[in-house]
Amino acid sequence: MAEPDTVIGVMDRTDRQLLTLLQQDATQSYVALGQAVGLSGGTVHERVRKLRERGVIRRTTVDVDPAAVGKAVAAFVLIEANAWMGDPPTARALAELPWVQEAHVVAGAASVLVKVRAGSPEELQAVLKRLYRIAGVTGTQTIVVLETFFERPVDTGE
Amino acid sequence: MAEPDTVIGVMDRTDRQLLTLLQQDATQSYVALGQAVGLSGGTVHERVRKLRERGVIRRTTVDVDPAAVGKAVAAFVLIEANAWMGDPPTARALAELPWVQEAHVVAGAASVLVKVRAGSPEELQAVLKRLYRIAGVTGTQTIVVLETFFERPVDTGE
DNA sequence: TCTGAAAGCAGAGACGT
DNA sequence: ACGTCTCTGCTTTCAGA
Repeated sequence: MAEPDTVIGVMDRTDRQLLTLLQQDATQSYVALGQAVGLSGGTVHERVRKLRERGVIRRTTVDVDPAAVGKAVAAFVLIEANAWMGDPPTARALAELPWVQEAHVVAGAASVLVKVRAGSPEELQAVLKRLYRIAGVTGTQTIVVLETFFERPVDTGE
Repeated sequence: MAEPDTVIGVMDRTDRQLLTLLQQDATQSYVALGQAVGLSGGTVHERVRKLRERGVIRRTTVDVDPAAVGKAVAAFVLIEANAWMGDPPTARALAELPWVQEAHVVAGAASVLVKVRAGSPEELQAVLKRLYRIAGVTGTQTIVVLETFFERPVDTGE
């Protein structure tokens, strides 16, 4: 049985190893990455370039401590609606709220689930108030985060 | 009234601008960042170094498409328990499951909320089965993601 | 597809303002 | 705290296996 490939393209063990290493520290040099996977720097450079090109690597970014930028409070909000909310207008309305970090259309009693980050409980309340102003929203259920155990990159299998 | 600073240290407007720019693209050179905020490359280099030192920037990483590494299915699982689950043993048990991308202790009916990524509904089911084997777990409520509108970095206010 | 080398540039830090 | 300068090292490309 062949290695299960994705729709996007060929992904061998080395590529997944590189993704894991880059997720841990994207400031590493290609030579250092090459030593870790047993390849030359030039080859690693080419592989990473292709991973970016294919969209497997979406972007290189920095992980910022939310508390340091005044977003110490996190919450998940289940949004109920009386109409279909899985369309672009809903996505846009949610994207306009900078406190909304993630938004997903979900199966179940709720229509949409959003992850919210605010500076205080009062600010969280203000965000909830604004969520109610979005077309179709009939109710919310808020789950406040008391402590975050961990938030980590997607597992690549390597 | 002075600018509200965080516990971690002084964070002025320029620092928040730099964080936003780095979240968008951490491969930019310090000179390019300097042009964007009106500073020299050397000064930006020093500011970013301090942001890393203080832990405001936790790490530089790459954003990987989950579907490309065989994790096309996402779900949020609310875990109910008959004992306090906010302790390190629970965190460790959850961290051992590579499908668990995030884990939070939450307020409300559930004790813990986890974000899970799997390759298929069957694999998701297998993960749920393993969650039940963690000490104290008495039930779960699973919210399957049908479509992700967006997942983006924390808003810095700039 | 990989290696190794050559050329251009960015990163890291010392120093002066 | 910011800018300039320098040196070191990495990135990027390409010829060749």
